[in-house]
Amino acid sequence: MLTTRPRGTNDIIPGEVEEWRWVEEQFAKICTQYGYSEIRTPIFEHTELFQRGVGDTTDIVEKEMYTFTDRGGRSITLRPENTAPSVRAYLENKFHAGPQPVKLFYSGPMFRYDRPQAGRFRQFHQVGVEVFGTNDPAVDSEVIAMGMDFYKRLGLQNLELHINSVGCGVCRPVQRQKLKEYFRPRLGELCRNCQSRFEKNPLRILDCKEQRCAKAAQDAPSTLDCLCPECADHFAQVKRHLDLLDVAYVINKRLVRGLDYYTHTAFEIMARDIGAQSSIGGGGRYNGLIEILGGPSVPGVGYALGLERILLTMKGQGIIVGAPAKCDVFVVTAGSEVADTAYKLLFSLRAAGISADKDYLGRSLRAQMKYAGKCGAHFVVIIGAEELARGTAPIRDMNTGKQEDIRLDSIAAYLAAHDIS
RNA sequence: GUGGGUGUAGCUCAGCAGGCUAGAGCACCAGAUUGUGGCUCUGGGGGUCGUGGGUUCAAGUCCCAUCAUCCACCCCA
Repeated sequence: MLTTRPRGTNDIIPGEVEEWRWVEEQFAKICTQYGYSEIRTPIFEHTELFQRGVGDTTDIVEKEMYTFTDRGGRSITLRPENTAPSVRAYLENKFHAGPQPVKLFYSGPMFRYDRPQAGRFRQFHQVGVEVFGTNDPAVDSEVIAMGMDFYKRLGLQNLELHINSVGCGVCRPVQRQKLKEYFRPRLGELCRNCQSRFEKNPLRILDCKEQRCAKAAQDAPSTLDCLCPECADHFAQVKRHLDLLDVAYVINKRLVRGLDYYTHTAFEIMARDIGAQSSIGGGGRYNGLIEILGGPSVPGVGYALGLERILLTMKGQGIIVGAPAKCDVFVVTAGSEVADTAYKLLFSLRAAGISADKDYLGRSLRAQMKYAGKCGAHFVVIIGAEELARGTAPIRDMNTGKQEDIRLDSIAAYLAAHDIS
């Protein structure tokens, strides 16, 4: 137990972390270009935030939350997603009183208690954006297009964008009514789960993968059939803007999404060949959420993308991000009498902005060279008694094997000039 | 929460129908003119065979339990 990590968690170790950083950097970069600012919210929040924000009937709240009571008797939950916390921060920091819209992005760990499998973990990582304060369908489209642009920049291919509209407060009750009318005579055909959904949230029956439910739902009125004129127009505008940007999409009437707060636009991006959990990102509009959480009536739209699944897809598509060398310059010593000189030289290299290292195991010169090679060092500086006496030292280019004798006091300048970063 | 697969060295695995001090490749460390890496050669360290019970003269090998892990369902990223 002492040497095994908790179930569903991962160590991101050297060799992997470089890829993570690269992806995260690409995300930060694209967000900045699209006019989004980073926000960092706590990893845990009051449990109530998720109960109210995500919705009591969702799987996340019903069975997947990491909830505990802290020493002050408060119920605390490790965030299972970051939209509700973003809304909370938006309100708490009075962003609604400032210039609108507010465009935020985030990146960080999320937690859901679930059985791990390919592409699913208890601690996983999401990057995402949220836009508050505008109901412009062009923003729904911006958010979607930006996500697709991000995947494209990572080099991902063969992704499928599914979009749908789940309606608003006006058409939802109509939908609900129609769905109940449709399913009432078919109740017996549904799985037990869906039978309870019938009362609580008939919309979710459409999302069920159970074969008999899918069959029973075959001719169910889709959310698209029930949209009010306003929602229908909104959806049409979203599609039109995606068309303007040549973003390909599939209209998926079955796409409902498991979180309660979505209204209007819902979308999900699927990747093949990463196992059963094929969704690598998803999001939508949530115009009622801010009010639900006690704020003014402010519309919002956003998405979250799963880093583990993105990385898994990249791996599956053979996209490799080269890990940088551990150090550029390795200082090799021959004989203990030069240890102090070498030690000082090492630090002078670092002070000059060069990534440098040396042996700390008292290894032979040969072994030091071997190690330097394994570290991927571009240059090796060799110092021994002769060099000390001479005042110069050979600098070996590990790629070409060529060596040059350089004066000890100008080694840093020589290496810096070689632009080895 | 449900179902199935797997657990032998750091990694990938072998170990046939239970029988001698548990193996290979790779990795790691050291050496091959005691001042020069990558290739090659030689040698070396390292395993409570996931854990706990049971069957047996004898268990890595069979049985049970447990834990971990992987995959799938549910749901989602």
